[in-house]
Amino acid sequence: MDSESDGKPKRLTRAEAKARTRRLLLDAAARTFARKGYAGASVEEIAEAAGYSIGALYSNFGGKEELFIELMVGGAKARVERGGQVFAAVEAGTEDPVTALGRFLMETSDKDDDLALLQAELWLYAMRNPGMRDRLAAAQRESREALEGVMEAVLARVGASGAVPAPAVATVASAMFQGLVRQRRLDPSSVPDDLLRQAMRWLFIGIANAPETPGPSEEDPS
Amino acid sequence: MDSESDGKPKRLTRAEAKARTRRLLLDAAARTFARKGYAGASVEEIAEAAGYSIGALYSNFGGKEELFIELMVGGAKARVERGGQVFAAVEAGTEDPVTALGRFLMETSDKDDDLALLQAELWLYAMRNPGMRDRLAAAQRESREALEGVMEAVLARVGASGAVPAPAVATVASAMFQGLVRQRRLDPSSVPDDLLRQAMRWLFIGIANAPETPGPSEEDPS
DNA sequence: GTCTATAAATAGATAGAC
DNA sequence: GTCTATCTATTTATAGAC
Repeated sequence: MDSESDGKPKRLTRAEAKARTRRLLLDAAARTFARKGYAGASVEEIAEAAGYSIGALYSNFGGKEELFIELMVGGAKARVERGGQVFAAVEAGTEDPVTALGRFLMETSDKDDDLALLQAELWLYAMRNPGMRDRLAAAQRESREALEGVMEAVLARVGASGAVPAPAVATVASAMFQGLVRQRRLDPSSVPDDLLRQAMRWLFIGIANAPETPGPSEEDPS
Repeated sequence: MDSESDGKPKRLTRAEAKARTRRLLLDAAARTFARKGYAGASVEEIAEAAGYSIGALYSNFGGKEELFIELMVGGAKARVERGGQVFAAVEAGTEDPVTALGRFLMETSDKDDDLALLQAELWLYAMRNPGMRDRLAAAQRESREALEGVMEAVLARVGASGAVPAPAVATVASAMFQGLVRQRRLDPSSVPDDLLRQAMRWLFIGIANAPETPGPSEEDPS
């Protein structure tokens, strides 16, 4: 509205202040949704956790649902970046790539207590909202593609390059990882530090030694 | 209170009627919690889905939370039974035990649409209620022990008996299974029918061919 | 035993002050 | 841009009729 150039030496422009508020609210929302669940978290709790009022929340977001959806798409970007980190960690390391992969995954999963909870909430929300299901599936495809690069590198090192499609391996490795993380959160004694690395070893050794993938009956032998 | 023997030719005794009502309410609760989530489901919806009123629900259960907890302990029993079924299916079948295992798991998971949703809800609830976390962990230990029998049988067939602790294998196989089921529910095209069987093959072949399990640094060499 | 009616608390969302 | 006050709907749980 004010077209005059005010030379006010403000530290933050209005746009910057708003962006900061949005970020704080999103962080608080991630924590709160993880700890209380989507339906269990109230907008009041979220605003309070961010240090703002309900009004500020509604001034920056359409409401509770929009907040949650923004976390879903934002989390997708974070996952792709994490995929790149895994790739870098595995490529750069001089050690056994499977060991590097296993340790990196276990470390990152132990670092963020809320991540597994929030992902479970996102999955449930996506399963119950068809439109969101497709969006989350697309987001996960992206992050899995980032993982495929790692898989190919690892497969090459164990001497099974091209023996098996990388997407399938990435899917299985990712499922194994997420399943073990959830089990570890529920009962840490049942999933020792080293089990993820060992499981990854078994998987890749198995792929390297598996005979020609004989179909259940037969599929396309091309 | 009425000590007189009333010879009323009722088809259901009071106790039987109450037991039936409880069962119908529990079934409805399982469906409703799976579809709407624990916090998202109202007692009114549950009672309605069971064909009763709110009053009947409160007459049979302490409330929403007690209903959910009964589902958790009831589900534990069901899991142990299912473990026995897996064992029977794998032992009885003349075919490759890994194929039998993979197919059995995929079939049972595709059969019940709500099961994976309800299990995710139970996990989240357990993660947020320490007392329930221990109870769910104990229940899962039981069902995993049932799986260990299957694992030993399969390991024996691939010639890796005793090479590796069965509990660890059961944990990894279970994690892989659950992770793939969730991924399949989210994006069926990313997890073809045969992938679970193939993943199980990779796992067991890997175990059979893995060298002496070299520790990350070293642990107890006993 | 089950139902209807209702109490008491809390939810998401909005309006207007500043 | 953010806060306070409030509206309306829905929630869990209970009380009393039948």
